[in-house]
Amino acid sequence: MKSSSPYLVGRHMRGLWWKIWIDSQPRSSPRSIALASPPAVETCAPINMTSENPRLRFAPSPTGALHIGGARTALYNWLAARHEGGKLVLRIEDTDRERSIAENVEQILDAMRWLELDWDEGPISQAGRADSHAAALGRLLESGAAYRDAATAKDVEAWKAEHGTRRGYRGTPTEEPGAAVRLRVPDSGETVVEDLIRGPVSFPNTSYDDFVIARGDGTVLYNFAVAIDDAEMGITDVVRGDDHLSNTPKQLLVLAALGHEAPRYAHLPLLHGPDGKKLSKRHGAASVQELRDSGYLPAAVRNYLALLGWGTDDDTTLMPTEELVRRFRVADVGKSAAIFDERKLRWLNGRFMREMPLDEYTAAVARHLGRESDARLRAACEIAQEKAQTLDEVWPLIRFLFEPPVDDEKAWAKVMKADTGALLAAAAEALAAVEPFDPASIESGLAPLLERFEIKPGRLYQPIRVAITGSSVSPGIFESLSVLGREPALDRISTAVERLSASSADG
RNA sequence: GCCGCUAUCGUCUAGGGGACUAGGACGCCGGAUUCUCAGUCCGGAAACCGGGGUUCGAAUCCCCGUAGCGGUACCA
Repeated sequence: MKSSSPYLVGRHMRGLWWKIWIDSQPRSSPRSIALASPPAVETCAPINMTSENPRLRFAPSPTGALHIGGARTALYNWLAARHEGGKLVLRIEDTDRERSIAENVEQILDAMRWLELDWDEGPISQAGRADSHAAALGRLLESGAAYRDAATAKDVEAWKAEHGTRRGYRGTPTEEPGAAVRLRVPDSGETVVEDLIRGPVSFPNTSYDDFVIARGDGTVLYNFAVAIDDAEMGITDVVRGDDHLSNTPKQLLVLAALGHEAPRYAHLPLLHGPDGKKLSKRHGAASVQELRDSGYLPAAVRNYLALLGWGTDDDTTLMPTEELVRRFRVADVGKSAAIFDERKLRWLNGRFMREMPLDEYTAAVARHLGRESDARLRAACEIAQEKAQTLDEVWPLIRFLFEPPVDDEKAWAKVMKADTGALLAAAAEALAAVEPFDPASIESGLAPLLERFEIKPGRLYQPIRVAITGSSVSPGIFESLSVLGREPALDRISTAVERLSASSADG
């Protein structure tokens, strides 16, 4: 953060986080009651940012699975809360009754748990707070800060056609009980969002409509509910996506009308898809579940997501979660949108996989494969650990230890030449004598064949590999033979020799 | 349309008036490690959106463009 900014001292300044400037010129219409004598500058008391009790919230709407953008927002909130020793509240923004689906809530919770992002309170249903919302709505109606207006969307459009496009819609109060409720927005002045990441951002009040805060039936809308909930739940820091920045003044206006203190705000740059557009489900944006199913590790995903929009001064890239918690500061987050790049996640994931203790690694593989975490799997994991970048890549490498060799024509054709039968037969003979049947002994048992046949190692090892795995790709050949075991290995080699001689007889 | 945000290698970023011949990471290319693949190690190519201004000096500050994105719902 530029130290030149008067608003941001250091990289995580604390101080006045918002203020609303409203010209003292009241509007001529009766609507000005609520703002009859607004101060020229209305400012909340500075919040002491060293305050011991920061409260953050992650507030997803259950209109779909949690995608990586939402996951990053959740992570940043979690990191900020843990870094500050504060509380994280999980709130489900389900005031849109048609698009909010119960099973999506479970999906979101499931995703949070998998990411190992725990929360201290909630999940709280926003819709479940309808009574509080209704009470606040009543107060605003009472004070005149809000009013009923019978205008439909079409009416608003017509009004705008008449009054020009630069002006926000101003309605006409009505007593009609079924009419929607709108908040009065000042006709002058501007509302300033003191954003922790961007500094002060000001919006002319005239650019906002008297926006609807409650439907005709009394149920409330997002920008109203969110302001009330944040205030009543004692949220001190709102960390959310950039797509909310333009709506923040509306929430500030609601807060001001209600006499509530506003939280601090930090708007994160959006995550874009490869096409540069805002990430959404119709993007096929990777959901957290998809990441899990693809074999990524939660810790790697956290590390990667943290780096999307945030970096360290010293270029550190690989960070265990504790380090993320220690170093992360919301104010250090960058301002521009980032694009999700799975290749870097793969690399990062590979690093985490290789650095895991074997038992942990085996457990992760077992979970991913839905298998028993037994001694054999552990042995398999041991020889495959350094080769896989994702959990998904492990099985193809160790499959031969649990199932018969795969049938890979190409691999066979490539290494099983006419004269390899003799080679394999000699290898089998050598292997039968190896004692103990461990990688080092196997290697020294096989080595003399290289000289005897005057061949390069590949000429011998690749046929053995194909014989025991069916594939031309596997962990190290000595390790593979050892874990497979002498008898199965000899069986497979002799089967290959038979097949070889049968085909040469044919041909 | 209106309001707002953003702009450094393909991607994620560092840098915040002189330390910039612009650093790191992924990816890419080449080499090494010669049992495959992967991994690892070494090397390489690769960027300050454009134009003005301020200044002795601008990637950095200001303005104007341009582009991208977001908001503008009785969605969240």
